[in-house]
Amino acid sequence: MSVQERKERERAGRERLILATARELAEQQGWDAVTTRRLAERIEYSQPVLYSHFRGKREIIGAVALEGAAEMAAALRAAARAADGPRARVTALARAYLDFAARNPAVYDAMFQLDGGLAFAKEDTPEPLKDAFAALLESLGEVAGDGVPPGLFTEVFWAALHGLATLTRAGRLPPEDAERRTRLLVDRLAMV
Amino acid sequence: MSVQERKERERAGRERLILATARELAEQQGWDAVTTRRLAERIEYSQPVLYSHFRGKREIIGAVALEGAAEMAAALRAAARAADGPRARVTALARAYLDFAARNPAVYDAMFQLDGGLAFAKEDTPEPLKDAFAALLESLGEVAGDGVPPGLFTEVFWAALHGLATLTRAGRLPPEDAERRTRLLVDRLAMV
DNA sequence: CTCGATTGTCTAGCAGTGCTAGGGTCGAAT
DNA sequence: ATTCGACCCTAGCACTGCTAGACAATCGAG
Repeated sequence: MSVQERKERERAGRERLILATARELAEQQGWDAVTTRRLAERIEYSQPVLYSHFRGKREIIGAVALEGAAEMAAALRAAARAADGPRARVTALARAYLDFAARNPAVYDAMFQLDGGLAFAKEDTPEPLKDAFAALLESLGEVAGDGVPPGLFTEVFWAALHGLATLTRAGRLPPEDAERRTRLLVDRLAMV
Repeated sequence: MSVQERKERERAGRERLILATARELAEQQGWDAVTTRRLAERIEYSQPVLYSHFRGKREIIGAVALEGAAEMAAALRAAARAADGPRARVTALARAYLDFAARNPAVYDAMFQLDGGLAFAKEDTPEPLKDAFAALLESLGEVAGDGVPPGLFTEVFWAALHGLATLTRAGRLPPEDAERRTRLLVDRLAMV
């Protein structure tokens, strides 16, 4: 028994190593630099080993995305918890979201920009993704305003944050005005 | 003289053919399907011919993006012109933007999602891109609200539209609520 | 009208990609 | 001690973007 358990532990450890390495490489040089050969070399195994853990590169991206979703959900809840009052909570939430995207561009790409083979807005959406949306909903629901479904409001607010995050990082928006844009967004969208 | 002019005309025509073919292929099967071989085969030339017109695939994407930007600017202006009053103009603008993104997903990707090697928010930003932003600014500037710079307001509104467009198309947002989300966005952001 | 030169195009090939088939090796169970 | 099976690696496939060099067609000069 114990030998089998040891093997499973080692396997799980190697899987974590793969994901951590892929993520590190992606953050350093972008996802284009994450090739199966390079990744295999860094973990000091041959390429086929990757395919005994994941169906392919897409699934590796998807796994990193799920990791990221869990982290983001935690970051959002922490920021919301540290703020007093609905309005301050929303501001903190928005800053935390944009901050996460800016600090973890590769992970953010894995979550929303690249094809990680993940389902969305469906029954079989992975739990971490639903939970990240839930983390937004918790703070945004209370400022949706009368007659506006919290879910709908959260979708719109989320879309705005996503747009700011991607356009800023792609160099489409000047970075220096980020804070003013955030304040404008919160001022207008959040009903006190 | 005339022979040289004829050659230039033919060259320009072939360049248009390349772009139209690339765009068509991308809309039909996605940009991943636009390989230099397939593209060359469709225009009935060999691959190196592509490189006598463009530096590489990236530049082809960039050229399609510029085409798209010009079309989008025209569509936005047409929609704004057909509406009466600032508020109706903004609503029409938002619908036109999202409609363009939904109807021309590959072109929209070329403009904002893929790397077309284009500069943004800088001095050397290509004219069509600046003009598309200007088309937004024309209608959005009048509803920015007191004390809010029109440019900043336009950036935020644009980011929100971009977020809605990309998340909807990626299956992250349920398509059936698109109109309600648009109305909510306009209601909150536009100062009458 | 002929003959170099220039222009244009194609064939063939390079290095790199994601992914997989097959053979060996090494450890575990009998 | 021996068999067996899990594990991993080498080698290779079909594809990618891109380019060098050979070849043919066209042009301008004599």
